Amino acid sequence: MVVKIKDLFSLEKIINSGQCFRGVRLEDGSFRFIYREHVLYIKKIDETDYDVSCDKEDWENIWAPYFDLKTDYKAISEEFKKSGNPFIKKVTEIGAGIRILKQDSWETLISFIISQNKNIPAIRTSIELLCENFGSPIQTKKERLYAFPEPKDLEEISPEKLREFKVGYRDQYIIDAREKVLSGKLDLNLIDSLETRALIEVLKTVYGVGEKVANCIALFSYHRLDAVPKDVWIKRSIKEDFKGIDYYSDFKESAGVLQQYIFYSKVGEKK
DNA sequence: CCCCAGGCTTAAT
DNA sequence: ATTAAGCATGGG
Repeated sequence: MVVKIKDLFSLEKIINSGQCFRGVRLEDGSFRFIYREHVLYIKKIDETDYDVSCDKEDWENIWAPYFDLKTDYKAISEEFKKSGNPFIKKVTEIGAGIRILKQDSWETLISFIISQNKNIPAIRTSIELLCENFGSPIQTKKERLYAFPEPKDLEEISPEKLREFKVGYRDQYIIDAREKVLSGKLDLNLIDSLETRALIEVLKTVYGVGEKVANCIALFSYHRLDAVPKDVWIKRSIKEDFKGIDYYSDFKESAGVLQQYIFYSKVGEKK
C-alpha cells in the first residue's frame, strides 16, 4: 500500500537520531521498524509517496501515531529559526525530517536503562540479544524477527543471566523495573495522565532511572516534547555552543525537538 | 592499551 | 548542595 507523507520526514535521520535502537535500513533501501508485535517495512518511492507493508487500518492506528505524523514540525522549525541564533538555525536544518517517535513505554524504559554509559552500537547489541532470547517470535514474509520482551517474558530471569546479554551493572535496574511493573506499583499506562514533571518524577522511582533517562522515556514514548534529556553530548553542546546558557527554556513546548536536532547533528549525522 | 559512551547510585565533603 | 568514585562492557 502507498501512503503520502508531505514533508519533513526522513527515515534515515529517524533511525540515526538515537531515540530508537531497533529501526534499521535494509539492503534494498527500505526501512524496518518494530512496535510491540507489529513489523513495518517502509520504502520511499518518490518525494511524498511511501510504500508500506501494512494495511490502511494499521497505518492509521499504529504507524502514523508512531511516526508522529500529526505534529506540525514545519511550525516548530519556524519557531526555532525565528530565534535568530545561527547555531539553532543550522541544527534545525540538519535535523529536518526527524520525528519524535511514540514508542512503547516498557521497551523505552528498559532500552534507556541499558543505554546509560554505553555508545549506540553497544546499546543495539544488548537490546537485540534480549529480543532474540526472550521476545515473542514474529514471522514476516521475508524473515523471522523477535518482539521486545514484555515484563512477563523476563519474569524468571536472574541478574546473572541478564549479564550474559551485556547489560553489565544495569542488571539490578532491569530487575527493579520488572518488579515494579509486574507488581502494579508502576502503571506505565496510567502515568500518561500526569503532566511532564510529575511523570518524570514517577519514572525516577525506578532504581537506575535518573533525570536523563526519565526525560528520554518522557520524550520518546510519552511524547512530551517539553522534556529535554541532557546526556554528555547535550551538556557539552550547552557549554560550547550556548556558552553555558540554557536556551532550551526559550522553547518550552518543543524544547525536546530542538534537543533532538542537536543530538543528531552531533552524533547521528556522521553516519 | 587507552579512552569514551544518550548516567546512576552511593559516599564523602 | 556539590563532587567523586565505582560501576560492566563494547566500540573506536
